[in-house]
Amino acid sequence: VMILRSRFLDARRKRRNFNKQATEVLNEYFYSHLSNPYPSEEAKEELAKKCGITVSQVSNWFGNKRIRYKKNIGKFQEEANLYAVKTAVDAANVSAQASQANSPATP
Amino acid sequence: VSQDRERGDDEVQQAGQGQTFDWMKVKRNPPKTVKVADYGLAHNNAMRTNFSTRQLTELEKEFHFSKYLTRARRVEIAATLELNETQVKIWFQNRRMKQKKREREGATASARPFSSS
DNA sequence: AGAGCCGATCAATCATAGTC
DNA sequence: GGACTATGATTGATCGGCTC
Repeated sequence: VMILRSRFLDARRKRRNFNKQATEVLNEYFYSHLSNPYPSEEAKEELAKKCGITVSQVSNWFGNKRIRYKKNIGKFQEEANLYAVKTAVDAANVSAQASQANSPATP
Repeated sequence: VSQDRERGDDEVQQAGQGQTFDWMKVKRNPPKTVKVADYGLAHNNAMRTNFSTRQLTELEKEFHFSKYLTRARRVEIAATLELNETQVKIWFQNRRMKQKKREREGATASARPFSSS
């Protein structure tokens, strides 16, 4: 029965966690689209570029995220609130800047 | 590219944080694979089959020979490897997808900007 | 009128990286 | 220093849509 553990030598051996900011970007998208966290192919490509990873990796990330989120919603509640606030602040910043074409480097 | 709702309702970000949307309730039906007693375990269904190394090796060899199955070949392979025709069919489908994915990634030979944690 | 295909996704599991 | 967790990847199998 256990004579079949020949799963080794897979490509999943050497795996590296993504950057903090890559994860940041992915989480921002996820929680700002929590009602339907299924990015289109185009959105995936954009996210991939922004995060410096492949489209497949983006797909994997969302696949894992969705499953694990719904599997234990409570565990992600804190994270959800965090990113909800973050996006709210972002929106506030954007709208605040809209009134004036400010320069990042003020002389 | 196909998901249910995208009708008139829109993407209203935020809303309630602790809300449970439809995608969170999605459940897949258990596999219909009617597996017979192989090596003592008679788990009739509802289980993900684990292909043996021998089966995978043989399937891989067949795939190299031809990416697509004919009815006759499918029957033959299924019989040889003690698998359902459906399992063989599905394996080939998944294998083709895997192939395509690899080609896609391989073709995208560009700079891989790595970065530290 | 149904079969196999494709594309995306699910769900379980694997193997490793990170944490304590 | 090895549990224990978090996380990226793999994969058999499902869902819905399309072609023939």
